[in-house]
Amino acid sequence: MPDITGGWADTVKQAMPNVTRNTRQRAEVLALLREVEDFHSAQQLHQMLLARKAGVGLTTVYRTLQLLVDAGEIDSTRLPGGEQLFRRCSQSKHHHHLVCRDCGRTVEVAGPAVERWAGQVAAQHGFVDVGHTLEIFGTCPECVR
Amino acid sequence: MPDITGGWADTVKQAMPNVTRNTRQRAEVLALLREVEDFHSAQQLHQMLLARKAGVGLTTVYRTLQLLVDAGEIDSTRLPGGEQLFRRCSQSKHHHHLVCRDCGRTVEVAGPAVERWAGQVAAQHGFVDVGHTLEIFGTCPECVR
DNA sequence: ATCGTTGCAAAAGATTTGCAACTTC
DNA sequence: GAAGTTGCAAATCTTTTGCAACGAT
Repeated sequence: MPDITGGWADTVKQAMPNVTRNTRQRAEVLALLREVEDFHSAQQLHQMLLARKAGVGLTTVYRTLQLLVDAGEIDSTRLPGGEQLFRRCSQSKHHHHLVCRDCGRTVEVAGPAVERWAGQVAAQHGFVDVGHTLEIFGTCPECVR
Repeated sequence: MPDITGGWADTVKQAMPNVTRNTRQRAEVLALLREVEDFHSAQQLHQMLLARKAGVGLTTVYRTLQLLVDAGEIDSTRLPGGEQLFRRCSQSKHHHHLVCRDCGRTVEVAGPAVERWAGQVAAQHGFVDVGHTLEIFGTCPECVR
């Protein structure tokens, strides 16, 4: 049977190893993240949960998202304005984003070479537990006109 | 005569074309930025100005930094926590940072290959006026112990 | 004298935290 | 019933804005 979710964790405990209780709220957040494609802010996700009467508080949304980031189940970026955005990691391969300054349109790009380079550089300086963030900004074809 | 400042704009009007008045406060901010090496937050810079009794308000620090970013005279990044950091563009060559999660220690690293790659990727998607940000995070040798 | 600039205080936003009530195991 | 979770309200923190006073040209 094909895995429609792209292999994404289905259950709360699967997604959040650092957690002991299995709650309705966490399941709701997971379910929502499974449905949406792009990056959304915690506030946006909370609004969506309100809209579907999921009964999940904003605080819990923040806390759950943080757990998921820690567990590596979701990616997070930051908007130029400082707002944090979250999104399900759809591909096993790590990737980056090409973001339009004007309309916010996002294109995913893979950069295996960059990954390796970052790891090497960090290792050279004795850093461990390494991660990185890379965003490319520009004006997309739509917004140039 | 050698240019000690690394060719960095010396005067207010030089640094901020989009400005008409030449004020003491702006000169103070410029002077400070000329002296500090690494990234600092607006708040940190303001503290330094207080320490040297420069008489520049926090609001003005923010406004001046924004003018300088717009003018392309300083770089800005964002910490994982969302705080914005500013730094004089000291080198013509673009480079990135390896930052310790715990102590904040920063190592500059050059990545010419990454630059080229980012430009290519963006061009492939028809994006123009391209820039990028790349930060590598990890735990530095000091903080591992 | 004009009009850009400053800086205080207040507003605006996003995110975090204290804590009592409530679930899950 | 013990311990993890929730969610409200309040706190925190960074950054922005209104506006009257100020200062550069």
